[in-house]
Amino acid sequence: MDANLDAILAGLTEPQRAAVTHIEGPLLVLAGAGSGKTRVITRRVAYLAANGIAPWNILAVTFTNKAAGEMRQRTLDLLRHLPLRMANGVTVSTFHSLCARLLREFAVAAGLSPTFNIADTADQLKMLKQAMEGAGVSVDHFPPARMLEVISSAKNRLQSAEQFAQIGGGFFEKNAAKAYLAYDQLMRTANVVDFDDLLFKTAVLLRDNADVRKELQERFGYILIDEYQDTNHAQFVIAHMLALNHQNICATGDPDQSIYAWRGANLSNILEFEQFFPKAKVVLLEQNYRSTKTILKAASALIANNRRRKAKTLWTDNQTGPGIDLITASDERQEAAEIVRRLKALHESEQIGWDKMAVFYRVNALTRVLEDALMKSAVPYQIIRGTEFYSRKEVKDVLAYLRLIANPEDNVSLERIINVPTRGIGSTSVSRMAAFAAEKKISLLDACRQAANIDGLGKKAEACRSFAVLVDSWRQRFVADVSRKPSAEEPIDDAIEPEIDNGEQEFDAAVLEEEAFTDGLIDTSPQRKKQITVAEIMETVISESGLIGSTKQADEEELQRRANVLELINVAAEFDKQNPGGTLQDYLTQVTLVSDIDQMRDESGAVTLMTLHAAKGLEFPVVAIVGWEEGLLPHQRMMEQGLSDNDMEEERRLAFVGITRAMKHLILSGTIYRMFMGRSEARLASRFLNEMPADCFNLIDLAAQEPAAGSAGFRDGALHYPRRPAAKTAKSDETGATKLGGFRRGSLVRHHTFGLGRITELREIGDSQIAMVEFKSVGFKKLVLKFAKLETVDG
DNA sequence: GCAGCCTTGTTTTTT
DNA sequence: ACAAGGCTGC
Repeated sequence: MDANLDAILAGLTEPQRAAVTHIEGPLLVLAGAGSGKTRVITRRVAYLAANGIAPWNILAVTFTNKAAGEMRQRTLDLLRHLPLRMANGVTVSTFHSLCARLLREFAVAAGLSPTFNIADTADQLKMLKQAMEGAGVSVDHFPPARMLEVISSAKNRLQSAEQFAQIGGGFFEKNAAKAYLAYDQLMRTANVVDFDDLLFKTAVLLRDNADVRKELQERFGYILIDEYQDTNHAQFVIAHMLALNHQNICATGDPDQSIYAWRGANLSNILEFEQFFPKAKVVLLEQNYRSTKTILKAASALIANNRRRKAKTLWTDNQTGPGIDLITASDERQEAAEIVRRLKALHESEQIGWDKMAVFYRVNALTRVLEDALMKSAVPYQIIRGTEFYSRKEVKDVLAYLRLIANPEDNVSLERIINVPTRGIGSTSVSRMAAFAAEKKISLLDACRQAANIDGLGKKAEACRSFAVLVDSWRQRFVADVSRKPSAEEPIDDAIEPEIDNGEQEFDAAVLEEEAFTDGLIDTSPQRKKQITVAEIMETVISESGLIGSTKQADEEELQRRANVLELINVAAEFDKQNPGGTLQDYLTQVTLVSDIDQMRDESGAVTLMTLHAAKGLEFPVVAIVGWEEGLLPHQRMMEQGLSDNDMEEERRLAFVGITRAMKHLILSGTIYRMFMGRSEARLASRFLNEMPADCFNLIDLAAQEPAAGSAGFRDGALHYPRRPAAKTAKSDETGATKLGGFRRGSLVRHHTFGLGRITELREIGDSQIAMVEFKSVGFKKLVLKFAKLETVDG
């Protein structure tokens, strides 16, 4: 045992060691960027197990499935001395996966049927629209997406539809309450929960059901929660309910890296941890092992501008390293080309592999130009945009079939595919059946089964009935086993297994399987072995439903769709391999809860492109971040409705997270003009650039040769703020001007809807006189003087 | 019931 | 610029 303890504690610094060896009682680890946090967590889990704590009493919650998989693997490596089935007993999971598991296990207590499906964002929107129409809430007057935000934040606060309705409020709130109630009703009848419900219902279950709470408190006697700065209220309640008695909770995180306030994350959870757990030990990890001194200096200077934080001083023993490249490009094409050129140069001169490089951006819309540039230069790349595949029509269709099979109440899935491929059952027939179903309080599938009894269906009744026969025959063949629930003794294990991609890990997996089998952990009874796999189910459904191989001409798009369906089958086969005995339901849960980052491959041999949000927790020797402009980073939305300090600080943290991913080379860039929804717009340098010391940067101005009228964007090499926008034009047929139509550049004006603003640019395009105005309320607007009716304001 | 055209919004970020 | 959803005409 001692030898193992030595190995577990080897190479730890004093504070790291303190965090690892703290066993009983609350612990808060404030871990600066790159301070070895993951290392501390995995060592700590191993240390707990090595000190005689049963692995199945340990729960580690991470932010993504990818992080969970990596942590599980690293923990297994550290626990080699234990029989594998024991080491494997540690529950490592995301909040959402954990909640899905718990809600299935305690479905009855949570007021659910265990076969519930999980709605993704698209399903949510669809159901909400349907609910609003049913409840007489105008979809035009109340944008469903906005309503969804309101409902989501209510669930985060643990407010049920009824409670929300009771609170009352103005016109908007009353309609929101109606929408929430109707939406909730629709979800219940379809036996579907959304992402927020997973947390909401688990939190309420733990809060209100003492038996369940007690059982889970005993099961999870030691809890670790990573990325604690990004937990919302519901997650906070779940953590507290579990830790209430034993207080063995270890929260790790960094307030400076909190970037999810917009989806309900509450920074107070981590800032006030010691108030909730007065006996908490607090460990500060301030030494950075990741970045050069230069990168760290810039990052520290930037984040020092935030007021709402716990003061923390990052330092490093690493080298000073090269300066940060700051590129000013004239437009986004030039920006992308220059980034690619520099990545290529590093690849060639320093032999840095492509997969050691990443490009980050604030919004997904910026990927297209980057893709073009990478393709043109034949640089391999992967884009982390995982849900895109699953949001394709053909993929959603296949999944809708599977979801209906797993949960016959799922009316939304049924509606999606009842006429795909066409069976002559149009919206008229569906609404007839829906009315019938509502009246009899049965599911739509039931209505199909009884189609012969429904008035007005006419000869469509037979089509409906045979659809039900088709679904029932699948259910008969595939679902008998699905209804078999795992026994309570089986440890909960997150659905995603570590990737097997090298010999060593393969060996581990083999041992794991052998151990598991001999111990009866995985049921090897003949019935079980014969169980049909998810991939087989999928193939059967695709062929018997007629989804593929229809009469359609196989044009290029059709071929692509078929390829996507085949890819889906491959993914399912991979699932079957990784999860022996995994059910259809397990599969559906997993694909719904995948995050985009989960599908990132580390050894891809490709440059990785992702959003700043997705970059959290990662590191790369070379990082480029594009779009350092006002309106993009910080994002426009922060400035639109009365600039809130909190919002601005979150944008700054986002920039901080991006910068601190870089180990050695960091490239930042921005443009003077950028195409935005088809229009070329003048840009200003991000204020964040001015918050970092100028001596950290190498300034590269690619737009310098253009005739400048005034200091534009990133111009002057200096990092001044505030700056004037580009007051010159790139195109020869446009003429910039300082005076036009009685207005001057720089003068203060008033607009009847936008209010007060300052003219930043004047020009003539054809017959129109155009002014670019920066408004206090809405930011930059391009206005035609003839129509805008601007008034000059004196002073 | 369906295909094709035209309108509309879309650009935050994600489980 | 581009995609998706709605509407119109078969």
